[in-house]
Amino acid sequence: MNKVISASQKATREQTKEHNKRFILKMIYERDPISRADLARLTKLTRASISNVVSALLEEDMVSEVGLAKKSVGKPPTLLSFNKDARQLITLDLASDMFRGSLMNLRGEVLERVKISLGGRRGPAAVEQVIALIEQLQERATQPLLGIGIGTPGVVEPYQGVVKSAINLNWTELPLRDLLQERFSLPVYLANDAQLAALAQFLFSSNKDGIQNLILVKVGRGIGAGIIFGGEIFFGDGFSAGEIGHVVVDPNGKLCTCGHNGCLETMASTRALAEQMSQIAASNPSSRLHQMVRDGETLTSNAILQAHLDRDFTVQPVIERSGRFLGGAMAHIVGAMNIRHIYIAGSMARFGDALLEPIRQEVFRRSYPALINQIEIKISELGADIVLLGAAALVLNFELGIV
Amino acid sequence: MNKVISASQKATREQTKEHNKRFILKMIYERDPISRADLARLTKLTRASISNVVSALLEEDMVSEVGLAKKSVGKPPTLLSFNKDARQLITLDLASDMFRGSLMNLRGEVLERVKISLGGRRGPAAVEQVIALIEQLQERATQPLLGIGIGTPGVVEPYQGVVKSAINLNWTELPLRDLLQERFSLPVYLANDAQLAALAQFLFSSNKDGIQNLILVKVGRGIGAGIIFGGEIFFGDGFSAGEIGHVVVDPNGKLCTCGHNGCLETMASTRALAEQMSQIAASNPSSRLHQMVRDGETLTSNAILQAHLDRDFTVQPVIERSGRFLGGAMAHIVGAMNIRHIYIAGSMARFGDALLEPIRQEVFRRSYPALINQIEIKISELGADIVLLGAAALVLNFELGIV
DNA sequence: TTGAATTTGTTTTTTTAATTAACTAACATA
DNA sequence: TATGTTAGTTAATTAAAAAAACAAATTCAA
Repeated sequence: MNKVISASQKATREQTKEHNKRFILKMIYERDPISRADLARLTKLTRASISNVVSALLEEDMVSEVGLAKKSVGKPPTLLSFNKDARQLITLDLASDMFRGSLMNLRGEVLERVKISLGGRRGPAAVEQVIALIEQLQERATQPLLGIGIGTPGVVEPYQGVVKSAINLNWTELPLRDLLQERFSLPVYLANDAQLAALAQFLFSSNKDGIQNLILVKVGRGIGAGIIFGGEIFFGDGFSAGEIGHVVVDPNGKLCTCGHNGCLETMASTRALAEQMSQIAASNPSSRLHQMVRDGETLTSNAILQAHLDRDFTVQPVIERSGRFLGGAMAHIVGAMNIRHIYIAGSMARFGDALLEPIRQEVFRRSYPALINQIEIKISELGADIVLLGAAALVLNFELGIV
Repeated sequence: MNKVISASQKATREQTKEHNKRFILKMIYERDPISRADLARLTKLTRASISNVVSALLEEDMVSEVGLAKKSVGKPPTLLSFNKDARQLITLDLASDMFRGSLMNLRGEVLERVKISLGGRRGPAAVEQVIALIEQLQERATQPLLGIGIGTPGVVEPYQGVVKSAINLNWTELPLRDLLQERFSLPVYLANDAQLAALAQFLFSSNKDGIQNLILVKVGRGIGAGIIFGGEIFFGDGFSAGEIGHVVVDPNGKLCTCGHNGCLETMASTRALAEQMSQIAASNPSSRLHQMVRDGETLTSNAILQAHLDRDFTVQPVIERSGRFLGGAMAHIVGAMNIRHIYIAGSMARFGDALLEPIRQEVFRRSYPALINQIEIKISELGADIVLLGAAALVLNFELGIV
């Protein structure tokens, strides 16, 4: 994604310059604080070239000089620090019924948060909510805005910034980027929420170990995976790579709206969880959820999680069932693609080991034995902000070439 | 693969130059014959820059001036033609028991062929056969050799040119590239045979339509897939992406040497085919293969193919069975990765539609309905030379940046 | 038939970004 | 205090693309 030069284009001096500028800024971002001399050693550019680029970065206020370092002999180096508050960015997560937005600094640290409940609004009304969110955040910005990053559910064409289809929002072929770019005169980037979550995982966590490929499965109301290959989001031919919600995991399972029986989403999402728990709790007075169901309340995943944390033993088997279906769906991909790093995110991830263990077992059971001990399946540690972080990564990557 | 500049390195003028030189050569290769003026328009480089690079290419004999073109007005342009016979390359296919090699020109046209039957040789003895093949081809070369490209079975680390493991050849951690490079003083490139077949499919056929992703499943004695993502071979974390031979497709199936039951390879390879046909033919006097089996002969896939072409109706159901297992294994990957273009190659591909139809049915049956009509499953038209072509592509790509 | 217009390809000049080399600054140490 | 070392800047050099100017070969129109 950080490519300045594509293989099917001519190369120019300007691209060389741009590349090196991004490269240097990235190094400062990563090794903050660092001296010009160290940058020269690290990048293999000359000190003269580094000085030249750094002057420009100082001019743009992207970095600052923050004092001298002590070394044994010689002139002490001037330390440069990445100016994480030089710009701000707006990030949105439209994946759930509660639209969430945040104002962030250049390190993806949240400065402000806003939420708007969709309350069933769809189509253009939902777009209005997006605009309202951005306006609120824009007002609170205290620094020039670098851009807007958005994670939306459904199939997204990220190059044009078009939401091809988001069923819950009733969006089809919605040119959201152009729409917002015109409205706010800021660069706008969008991608599917699970794809962004995977990008966040890669850039804010896994990237450190030289990992270049990973799959992140986001399990919430819907189920979707984000795939990182070679350090970039893999979109697929129709931009719906990772849309595993409708993989059939049980041909005898419940009928899905998509026309198939036993889709992963009908068997393992939080909705499926709530349905199954309702039944079990209704017929099981020992369950802590029994009373709730009796009172005609719909079970939320929060309530189920709370019951689970309170050691309600009726929850575990249902989580396990979800985990096995998830693991079954993942095994094929992980095996065939030879991917070693798998992460689980989304609201379901809060169940932790209870969900993770059956996933692990099922993946291992179906994998080529020689490869099993290389597979690492983990709960993502990035929590509820993972999509916002991914959206930030998108903006930071395109605008500055960092992260 | 054609990247001169990586995101984690500084950019230099030399890289710009190298990039543009490859870019121009590639254009000449693709649009042969073409004038300097047209190249300038196509690449957006100035005529002066084009002239400069073209002089170097003429100097190296990579292109020739081949006369003038007629246009309406103005000075007639001088046509440049790619010199496909300026260099030659050696390509090897070690995937079957019959090692095959060829001498090719720069367009992947076969000039000479050699074969050596392994006759059960393994380990170092098999390496000797590789060397013998190359020596034969080297002797017949009439032009400077550009390099050696090799497709081997098993898991291959292509950056170091190490065969991590090839069970049939009893090779483990074999540094084949260094070994051959020292022996022949030529650049050597290797990769897994199915991965190379996929590369060949991409570069010599599908690339024309702007396709950037494809999966090619090679079904022969073994079963392996090659995966092209974004125009490049996707290797996976352990270089074994596409090793789908040991995906479990029937938990109640035959025990495999890998320890699992009902691996794809035990259920759908030509070996599985031969075993199943033997049984059926033995108990079925109407089969054309009945006599052969009666005589104690082992059925070859050639014999089965011949029987099939002779309208032996006992063959079709067995092929169909293989096809369904193959389709089942492919559906998950194709769906989850949103890949539209799937090719079947290998000796089993000779059964054509008899194999293709059940694969199609099974993939469609298991895929998300909205995506089905976008999926294209075809038998590769590249035939038996597909691995040799892939090996050539590897060399051409790394050495010249073309194809 | 001649000259204007057009297109190609080369040559010359200019620009730009990196490198090289030389230099100044600031420190430790002997 | 002199010397060596490292940091950072400045000036000169180099390389590659772009811009501009030009020469060559053709068509077309008067």
